[in-house]
Amino acid sequence: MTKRVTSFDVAKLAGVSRSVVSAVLNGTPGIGVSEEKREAVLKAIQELNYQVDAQARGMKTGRSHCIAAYGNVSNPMFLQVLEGMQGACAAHGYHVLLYPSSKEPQHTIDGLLDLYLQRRIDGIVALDRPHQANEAWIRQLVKHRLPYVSVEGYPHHEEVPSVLMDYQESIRRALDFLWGNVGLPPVYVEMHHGAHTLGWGDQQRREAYELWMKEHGLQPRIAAASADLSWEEGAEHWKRCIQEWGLPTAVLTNWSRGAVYVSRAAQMMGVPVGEQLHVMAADNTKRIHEYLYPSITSMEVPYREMGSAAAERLVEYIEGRRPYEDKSTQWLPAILAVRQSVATVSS
Amino acid sequence: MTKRVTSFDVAKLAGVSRSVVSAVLNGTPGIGVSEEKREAVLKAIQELNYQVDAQARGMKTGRSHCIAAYGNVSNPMFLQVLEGMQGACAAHGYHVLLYPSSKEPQHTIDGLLDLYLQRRIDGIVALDRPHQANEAWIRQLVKHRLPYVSVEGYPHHEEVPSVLMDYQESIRRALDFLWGNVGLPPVYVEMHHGAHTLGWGDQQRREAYELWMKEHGLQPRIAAASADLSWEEGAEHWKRCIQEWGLPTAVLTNWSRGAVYVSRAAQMMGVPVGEQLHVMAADNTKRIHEYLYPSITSMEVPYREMGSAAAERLVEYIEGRRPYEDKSTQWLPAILAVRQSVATVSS
DNA sequence: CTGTTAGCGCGTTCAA
DNA sequence: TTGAACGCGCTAACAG
Repeated sequence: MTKRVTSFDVAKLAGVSRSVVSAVLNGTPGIGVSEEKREAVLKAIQELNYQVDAQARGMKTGRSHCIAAYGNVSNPMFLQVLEGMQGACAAHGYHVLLYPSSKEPQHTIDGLLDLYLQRRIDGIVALDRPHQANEAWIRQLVKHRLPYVSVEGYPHHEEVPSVLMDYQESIRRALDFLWGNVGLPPVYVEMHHGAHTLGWGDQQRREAYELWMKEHGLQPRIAAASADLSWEEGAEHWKRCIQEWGLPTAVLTNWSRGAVYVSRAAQMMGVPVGEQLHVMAADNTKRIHEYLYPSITSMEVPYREMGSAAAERLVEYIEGRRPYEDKSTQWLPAILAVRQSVATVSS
Repeated sequence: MTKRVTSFDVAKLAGVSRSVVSAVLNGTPGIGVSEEKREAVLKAIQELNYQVDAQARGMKTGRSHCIAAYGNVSNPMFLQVLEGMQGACAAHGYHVLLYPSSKEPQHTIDGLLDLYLQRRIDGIVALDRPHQANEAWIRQLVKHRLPYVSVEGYPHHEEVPSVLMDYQESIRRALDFLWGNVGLPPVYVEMHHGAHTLGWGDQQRREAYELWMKEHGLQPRIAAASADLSWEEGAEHWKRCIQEWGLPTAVLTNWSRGAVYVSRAAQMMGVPVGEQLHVMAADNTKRIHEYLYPSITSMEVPYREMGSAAAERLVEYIEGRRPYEDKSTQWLPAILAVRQSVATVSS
């Protein structure tokens, strides 16, 4: 066990005072350092393998160079966002601290604020909307001027900067792709839960579909379907739909499950998916499309890019390069993943 | 923007010295605090919403109360482990810092050691074996007495404590389940890559299969198969196998993919999976079994439990409750996930 | 222009 | 129960 190396040791070995060591490391303006001394310091640092004590530095500067990732740890998508955050943070010398959203008492949303008050983190990227607390929580944020960016959070909110997927654009891209490759007017399959209430994103999608069809002089065809059917009911339902649509047909579904169901029903009927029936999903929340057969072409939510953009932006707030008052929303396009369920024209 | 609240403020409001504030918070032995002073302090803390500055505390105590999770951020399994770590850490007042394993220069394995030298972390849970560096890396660990626990890492290694799945036990449990429910002698499907080299875990599995069959007076039947076949080749191969085995049959596969292939081939032949052909996987690395139809019964690698056990153990090292010299390996059983691809007897 | 000294930040801990 | 020192790095003020 080697004892800790401090700036004092480095200074002694290099024959300078500790302030010079600090100046060399941080390029402090106001403290000039001659070339030879600078090199002596660098050499001593190398030799002793000196590492600045992060706690001591943080205490002085008031920055921990850590940001919290607040989210649902059992959601696989979360990992994508983390990956993106990680990349952006590393590029700026920040670290990512995990803070799961859960109902357990040790992980309340106030605990997250405490982390900031304890100076353990410099800001937060949230990948989950704080449930209950909502407005009260947001007031806390603003009161403490806590740097905060939400992923997939609050579109158009006055007080919370967000990074979101551009749902409309993603539908347009999907339709362009389908139309360009198979040249058939796409049917829109709209899955929903229970009482037929659409989320904000699904409303956007539907609007975009209707507009796109209009622009192309095509008649919209929308097949709404509950996601709560049993396997048997579902299978029957989708077989009937396929017969109704006729063949060949192109289909775009709002949720990933829709594409799976349609594809499966087609297979049971002996209809070759990717030839007579072209299926595409507007998202891939279960991340299973590539493992299915045939694998399903889809628009992928750009989680990694969203995480990266959010972290990037958070660092701007922290380092004062972006004013705290800028709460604008940032929109990212979905990513087209070409797979087997749609025939492609060879260029 | 409220100014930071320090222990000084609390002391003043409570009419005591700062050391008393500290003693109340930490229960310092050797500093007695009368009941009324203690309450005055607590009240002042509440009132001012005082939070200890983590950096200042850490600087003094030499502990950051952070542990690093080193792993491959693009591996979905990683998230499970994180979830487990998170739970155990929270229970002991620790935080989880993410450190991805990657080839990028900002995330070398030495960077991980530096984190420790900088006192940013108190220890490491590794979910990925540091590639190249191996022996050199382990020497570094030992040299600095860095608390370190590996998940799925180095079975039986002298210098690195590990948490692993008990492969043999998982096979036994799977076979017990199959045998108990369908009463057919299970065929073992052994997938492998290229040159037919089995990993350590797969060797364990095979041994366990052979032994179990012997103990039950059954003739082992092993079908080895390359995972590198094309879809068409694979389909042909598995159809032939199913014909060869005859019906009804029970099948246990070492990898999750094997079960998917067999199941798919059966469906193409019109053989009802879960009735005439019972399929089970010994792992579920792609985590898609529950989304397939029929969903596939499998033994699930207990990633969450492994993460939890690893973190728990790391904290023991850090807090000196377990000697650094204890490098023993810890084995965890796989978890049986009953799904549709195997018929179950109703109790 | 180069470099030093002294004091600070904040909580912990030991001697009194 | 408390005052004072300490841990480690940063930086304003100051001197060569």
